Amino acid sequence: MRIGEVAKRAGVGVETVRYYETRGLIEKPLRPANGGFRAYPDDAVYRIRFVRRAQQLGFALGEISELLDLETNPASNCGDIRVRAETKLDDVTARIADLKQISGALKKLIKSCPGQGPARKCSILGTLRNGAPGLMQNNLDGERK
Amino acid sequence: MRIGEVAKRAGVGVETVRYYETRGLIEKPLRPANGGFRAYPDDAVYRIRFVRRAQQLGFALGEISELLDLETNPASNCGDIRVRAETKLDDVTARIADLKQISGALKKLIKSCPGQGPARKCSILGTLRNGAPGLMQNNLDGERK
DNA sequence: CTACAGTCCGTAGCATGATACGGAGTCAAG
DNA sequence: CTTGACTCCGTATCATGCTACGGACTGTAG
Repeated sequence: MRIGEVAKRAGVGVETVRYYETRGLIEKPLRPANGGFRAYPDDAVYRIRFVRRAQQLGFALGEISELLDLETNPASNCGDIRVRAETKLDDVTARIADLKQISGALKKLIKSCPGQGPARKCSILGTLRNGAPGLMQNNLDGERK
Repeated sequence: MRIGEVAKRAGVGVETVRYYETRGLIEKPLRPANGGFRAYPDDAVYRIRFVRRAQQLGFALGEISELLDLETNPASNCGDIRVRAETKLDDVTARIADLKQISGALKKLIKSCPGQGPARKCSILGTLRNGAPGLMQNNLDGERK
């Protein structure tokens, strides 16, 4: 199978296949000695699909690389995989919490805004200028590093 | 006020101030003709704080730039601001939905995984290899572009 | 035999939001 | 008058996941 065929079957672009090769996600077949085109095994297609599914679960390519290593290595065990999934879940959960906090703040701001009149008097801008509850005040008030 | 002072008061690094200048978020004061240091008005500090607060609400620097323009322009009105906040809220809401769907899929996978035994038989890897409900099948099965 | 599509490979670019570096200039204290 | 901290400015780097480009080569259909 040549690269274009692999790409089509896996549902990605040719450049993506090449990129995954450099990232070590799929094996890079050597060019034949006589200098023709490289031949890919079916495995390449499977691995690319694996990558795409893992991406949909929020895994980054580096993490997916580890997952693939675990899959390949006969000594690895199921627990290793589960731990990674759990860690990712914690990750996603934290991101959801962050976004919910943002969402809450935005809603409050939108509710407080009359929606008309000059922008200078807009309560949203006012909050952005002066700060307000709902916005974390982290270290906005000086002393950095 | 010199750049270091601005940075300290705004709670960011000097390089960040310089970066915001190039992004047009704050005005870049000209260097005096005699070649000394640039002098910043208090306004620079306020604007940087504005930027940081807006970032906390999920706005990107490009969007914040528009917000600042609206704030400056006396012709702009409150509705413009609110629309932007609403758009951002929709945005955030959509991202939360995405993440929840991911979270749900991860939870299901974790539950299905025995947590022991060889990785090759892990149900999580199995799903990643073969696909499963909970994962969108977008265009994983061919025909791209 | 000649198009023409597809491949090869290195390198560069996009978007995002910074952060770092290096060499020269400047300012204030001691 | 020297030292040390700060500033100036352009450019480069980081991380992430691709996408694009250019010039040369290869394979296949007609």
